[in-house]
Amino acid sequence: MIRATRQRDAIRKAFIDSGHPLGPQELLKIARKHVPNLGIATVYRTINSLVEQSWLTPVVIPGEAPRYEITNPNHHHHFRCRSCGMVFEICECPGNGKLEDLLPEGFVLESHELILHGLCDNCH
Amino acid sequence: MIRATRQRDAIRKAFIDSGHPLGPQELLKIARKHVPNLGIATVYRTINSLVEQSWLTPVVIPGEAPRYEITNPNHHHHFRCRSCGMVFEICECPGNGKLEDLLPEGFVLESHELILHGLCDNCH
DNA sequence: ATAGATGCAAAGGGTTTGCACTTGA
DNA sequence: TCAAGTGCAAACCCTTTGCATCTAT
Repeated sequence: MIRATRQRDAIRKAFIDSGHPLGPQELLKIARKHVPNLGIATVYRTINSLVEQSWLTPVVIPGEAPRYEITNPNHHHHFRCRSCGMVFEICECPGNGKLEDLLPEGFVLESHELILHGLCDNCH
Repeated sequence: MIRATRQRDAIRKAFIDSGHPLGPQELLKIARKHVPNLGIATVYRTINSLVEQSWLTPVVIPGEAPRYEITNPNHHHHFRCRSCGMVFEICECPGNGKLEDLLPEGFVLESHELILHGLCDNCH
């Protein structure tokens, strides 16, 4: 990731414009509007670089292909709409304190992931 | 899943004996002790059938290969130890009620998944 | 000019499928 | 007996890699 290229600009722009997590194929489709013969290998290479430099963070919904979002350093979770499949960021969090009560004796809680499922505002 | 076969017995037995979620490869290794020339295709076909008939439930830890556990109809979550990699069942739950407060206006909460990370009793 | 970046196609890794053979009922 | 079930290998899908070409600096 030393040089600026049209491909990388298009990929970063897709994330900035979309406002929600994107997977490799969806990303390819969007970025090709700006760079028509963009290759999927470049998409994967760029995603991996951007994750490595913490510009992107993987968002994994169990049972689905991984998506990526622009890194938000604030602790947050995700909500997936079962109707449109879109994933949204949820800023609030129940907090590690309360979750610690769930653990058996002798277990140490370090972090947690919470994924909410339901219907979004649009699909409701 | 109409007939009883040695292969299926070995696969079910592996789950009953292990007491923690298993992935296809780990399962193949264990079940081959009873049925040496068991094929991986049979493992996948049997897992898929057992999931379909709700005898097994997938357990997905983001970033890891899917595992399966004997279906426990009680709502529960999972804890993954970062030291030994083992996944444990957590019976307690913060409850859908409190989680509803996290959602933006207009969103409807239907279910949730919670994955806790840290150190288990043994590794602490 | 030249090393980094790209696109294509081939190679990987995990899962599924087609097909002839085997086996449980 | 004979359809369900199995093992093997090929096919698939998604992701990574090798390599010749292109391009930002």
